[in-house]
Amino acid sequence: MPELPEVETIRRDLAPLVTGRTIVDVEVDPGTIHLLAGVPLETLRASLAGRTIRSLGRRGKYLLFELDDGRWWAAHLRMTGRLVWRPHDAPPEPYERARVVLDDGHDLRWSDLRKFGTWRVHASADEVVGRLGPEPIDPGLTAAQFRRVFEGRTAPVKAVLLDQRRFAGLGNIYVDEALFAARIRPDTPAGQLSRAALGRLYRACREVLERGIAHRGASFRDYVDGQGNEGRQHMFVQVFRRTGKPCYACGTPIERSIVGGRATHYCPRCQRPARRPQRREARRAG
DNA sequence: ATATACTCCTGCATGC
DNA sequence: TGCATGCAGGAGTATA
Repeated sequence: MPELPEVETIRRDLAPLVTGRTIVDVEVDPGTIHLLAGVPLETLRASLAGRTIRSLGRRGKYLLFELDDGRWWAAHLRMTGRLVWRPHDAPPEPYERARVVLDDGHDLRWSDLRKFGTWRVHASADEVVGRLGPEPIDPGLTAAQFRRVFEGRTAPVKAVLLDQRRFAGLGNIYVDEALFAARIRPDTPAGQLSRAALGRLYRACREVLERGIAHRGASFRDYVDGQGNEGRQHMFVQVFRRTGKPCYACGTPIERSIVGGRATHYCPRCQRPARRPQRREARRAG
């Protein structure tokens, strides 16, 4: 399940390998319909073949290949996507669905067991990422801006964190980890969180994402980096998929529930429910 | 507008 | 043992 730290690890791995390389050809398994979202393969090939990759960026969970004609090839790994760099004559990857042939004898190999991943070429990067919220790790994101996103919302705080229009890059793993680090129950209505709780959450989101990057991502099942190697972050998770196991902080068994339609893991002792709707003085808009 | 349900697809764990 | 069921959870779309 590639989230921001996993996609960022892939970006860092691949950027030096693909920058300045020219795309020779594109091959896509005809059964992989989802990938091109209705765009004919020939259209995609015409967009990519002959183009030189200027840079490789990332926004939220999107990989953004900047092409030499000013356009952008956006790739989203969704749940089981992988993108690895391989010699052209290497055997196919497991569940390989597509490949991009480069001019130096290497390919970018696209694997995707469940075929949810998407590729698309856009005239501007904003077409892809314009609707995304700020990234929690953005140094320019202030605590006040962070808090404002939760104001007045009745949805569970977890659902707000997962909504890419609110914040970009968090997925199920890092949301559960951040809420544990902030000692917040995931089903707490977002608008009921105290200023102090939101301060903890602001710091926790940054910390868990930074730690995920430092550990080169979490490989619970499908994720591998740009070389095909697993990350290490799954060895350090506090609550995600630890149902029934003792909390590292207090020993209480970790519980599992469904919040916002997703499997959710939390410590019932460290993450106490909101006491009751907190009555706060009406605050003058600033 | 917001919040929720459903859908895409496949492998694997579970339970009868 | 075999087979059915449901779970995994990104995000676009549909619906209340």
